[in-house]
Amino acid sequence: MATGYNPAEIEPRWQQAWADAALFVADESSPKPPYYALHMFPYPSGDIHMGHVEAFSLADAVARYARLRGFEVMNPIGWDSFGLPAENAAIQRGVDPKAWTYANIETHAQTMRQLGFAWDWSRRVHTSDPEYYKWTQWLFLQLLDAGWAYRKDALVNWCPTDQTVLANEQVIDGRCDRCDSEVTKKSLTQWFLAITEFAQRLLDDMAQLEPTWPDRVLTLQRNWIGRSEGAEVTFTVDEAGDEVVVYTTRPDTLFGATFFIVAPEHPRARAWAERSGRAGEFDEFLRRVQRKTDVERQAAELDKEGMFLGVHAINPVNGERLPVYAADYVLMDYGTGAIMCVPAHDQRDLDFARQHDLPVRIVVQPEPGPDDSPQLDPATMTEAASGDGVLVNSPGYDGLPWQEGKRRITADLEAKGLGRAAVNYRLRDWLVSRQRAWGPPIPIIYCEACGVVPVPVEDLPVRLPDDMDFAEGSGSALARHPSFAKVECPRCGGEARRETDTTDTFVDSSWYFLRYCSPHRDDVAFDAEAVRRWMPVDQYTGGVEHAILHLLYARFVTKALHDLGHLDFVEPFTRLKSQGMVVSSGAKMSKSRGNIIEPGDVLERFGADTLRGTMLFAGPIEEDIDWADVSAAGMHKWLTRLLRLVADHTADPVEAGDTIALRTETHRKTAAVTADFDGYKYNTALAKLMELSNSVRATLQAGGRGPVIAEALSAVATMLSPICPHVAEELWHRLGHEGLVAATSWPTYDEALLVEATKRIVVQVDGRLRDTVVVPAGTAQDDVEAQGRSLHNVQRHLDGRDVVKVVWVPDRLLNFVTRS
RNA sequence: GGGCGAGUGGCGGAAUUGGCAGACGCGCAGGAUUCAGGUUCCUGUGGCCGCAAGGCUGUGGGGGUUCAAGUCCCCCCUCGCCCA
Repeated sequence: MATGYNPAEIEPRWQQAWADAALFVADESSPKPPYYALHMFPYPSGDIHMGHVEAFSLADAVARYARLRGFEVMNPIGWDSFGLPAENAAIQRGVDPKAWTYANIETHAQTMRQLGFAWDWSRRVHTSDPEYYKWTQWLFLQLLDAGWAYRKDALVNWCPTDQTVLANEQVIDGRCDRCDSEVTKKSLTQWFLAITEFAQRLLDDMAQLEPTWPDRVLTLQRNWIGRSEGAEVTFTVDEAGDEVVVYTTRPDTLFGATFFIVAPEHPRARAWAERSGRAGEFDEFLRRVQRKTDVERQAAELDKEGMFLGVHAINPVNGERLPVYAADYVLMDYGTGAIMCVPAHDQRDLDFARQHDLPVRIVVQPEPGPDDSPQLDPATMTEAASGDGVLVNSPGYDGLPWQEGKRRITADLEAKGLGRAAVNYRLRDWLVSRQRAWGPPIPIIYCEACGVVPVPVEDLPVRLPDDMDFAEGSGSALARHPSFAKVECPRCGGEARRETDTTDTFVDSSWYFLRYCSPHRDDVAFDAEAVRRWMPVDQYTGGVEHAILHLLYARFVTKALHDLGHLDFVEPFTRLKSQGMVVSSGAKMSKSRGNIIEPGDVLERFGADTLRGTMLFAGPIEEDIDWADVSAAGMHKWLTRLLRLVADHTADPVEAGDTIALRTETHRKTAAVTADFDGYKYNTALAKLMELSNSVRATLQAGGRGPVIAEALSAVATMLSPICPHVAEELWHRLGHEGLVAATSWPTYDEALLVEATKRIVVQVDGRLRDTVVVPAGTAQDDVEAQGRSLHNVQRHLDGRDVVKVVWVPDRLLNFVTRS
């Protein structure tokens, strides 16, 4: 029998054995309880990198552990294979995006197989397969039917490099989250999904995720949805008579309003300017503003550009005439595109007031601080007072705490028909149109006679043509295709035109977890019974970078499908675990930095198990790993040592020597490692397995032989198997077990052995450790105290002092306190 | 500016939630084995003092509570993320 460790030899052998046993194919008719282990499926750009390896190693550990615990596990794999990189490759290098994508997928699959992940390959999906995107299109039509997909003109985020629009979520600091170019604004007619209709439920249902999702992710989502409670207040423009509604979170400060601002794009802005003879100035102003990005416009530290429109808005609470400005820092797509300005209590309003020499009036007086804090001076203050306080200068409301003032003023406005309490969300509807060719075509037909006509479900999928020309021209190759758009209207049979935009790839990934349940059904998107069996996902793993985008969209789509009667649950992912990133010498790995570390080298030198073990041993799974800080050699050394231990044991298996302590330790470590696996603490689980293996070595060294050694090593093999499955199989096999460790059960432990017979008691004098005593568990204080006092080093420190108090923690600690 | 999180040896990181700080590993040092070592195996390894026994000190900084603080409370500094 072999005794060495040759990953290149053992890994393919065990991978074959797993495949032969069809061990990882989820069985629909299994009597075991089902467990859906899901990881965020990868985008096939190039080969797998270290970030993938970490993510998949975690996912696989979760799934293999669940299997050992007696579950029927579904652990599927697929690819999120639509998207820009394929199309960019096509444009830049003339390769076919389909060929490029599927070649990358094969490379991925190849590396994954080498890494030995326990995936159910039979459920493999690719979002770019017509068999898949047919159902993505079906989903769109379902949402359309329900009124949750709609078309509107919108000022949209436009990425000049990718030549496409972006959702708000895809704009990071004013830049495209894919290519980093500065995002500009463009007015286009686009398709939207009504995620805002679900805003409140997306917030409320987080209550059920509270115990099982990371707080961080929930907080990010809450911030993103951005619920605020305030009021809508109706102002009237004096000179023109128009009513303008503003949304404010602080109706209590209405008496402090000294001016009024609308977005430059506000539909009435130009008319007002024209009325006061400022049309020319306005047009020039508008052009200047629209060259700026949203971020520039809202940046707190920059000058606020604004222009007086020559009209006044009447404040409904006191009839004051407020000058109306257009200003860059007010955006049309937030709230109503118009705001009342209270410079004393809003920083940006204050900055604007100072620049345009507008009055400041304090209406919320802060509570006096403990040290006589100076009074606010409206003439000189440079920081707005946005904190707590009581209302002043607000006839009828003076003296009220601001929260109470907010309620009363809102109620009074409502009674007069001039306002109402309102909730506002920062969340915008999800813009899903993309002017790209490598995505699912939006299944819509435009007919002169019939208008917007959905493609009948029986005509799905709307296939992408195979002969798109990516090389020439600008914009989408799909839009340029000579025949794709030409179609007969399904209603009237007349000449009509297809939509040539595709949907955002986040639509693809917002429902793939449902497809995995019945990936081969060609008559439905997902089989109701299979979904009932597997969903919701028991454990979802993936990068924290998807905390907002993907997870919010998936939650939304699940709720929508629930409301349409397709699902009987409202949250798709019961538990979520986010892993950190793998970075390289402190820097995020990226193509542009040229610091991407691929697993090839480590895989070749040390094998899959070393790589997987290294990833999970490096630290808590949610923390980032700096590849420069970890050593694959260390993990490899330990795995080699384990095989040597088995060899030493099998060479001399006859019972001998003292092995009682090892037996106890095996059971204790089994209990501890089980707890670690339940808490996703793989780094400490591995540390404990290393400790146990060190004890095996020590026992052998001391002459211990026999079944206890085998028991310890078998436990190590089983508990290691979710992390380093090939070595675990090899250990299992060399220990003489029949069958596969992957198909065995998680080790049990004898509760009786967890109880320690003797305890080491810490003996302190004045809180400082002076010695320890070992006594039987449960020894009384008096006995321990007597022993403790007699210790040489304790006596030294007690000499000449009075013991005023003795602190006794049973089975743990004894502390002689001598000072008073 | 607000919110959240973090700060522990040369490094990654452990610490029944108030009870022996530094588990486990990397690295480093010394030794053994080896023709050789980028092998394997021992031993040591927070700092300072000491031949040793042992002592002092030590978890970003400062204060506090407690017999006892990495852990709890107050103030401050630095870094990360998110929202303004």
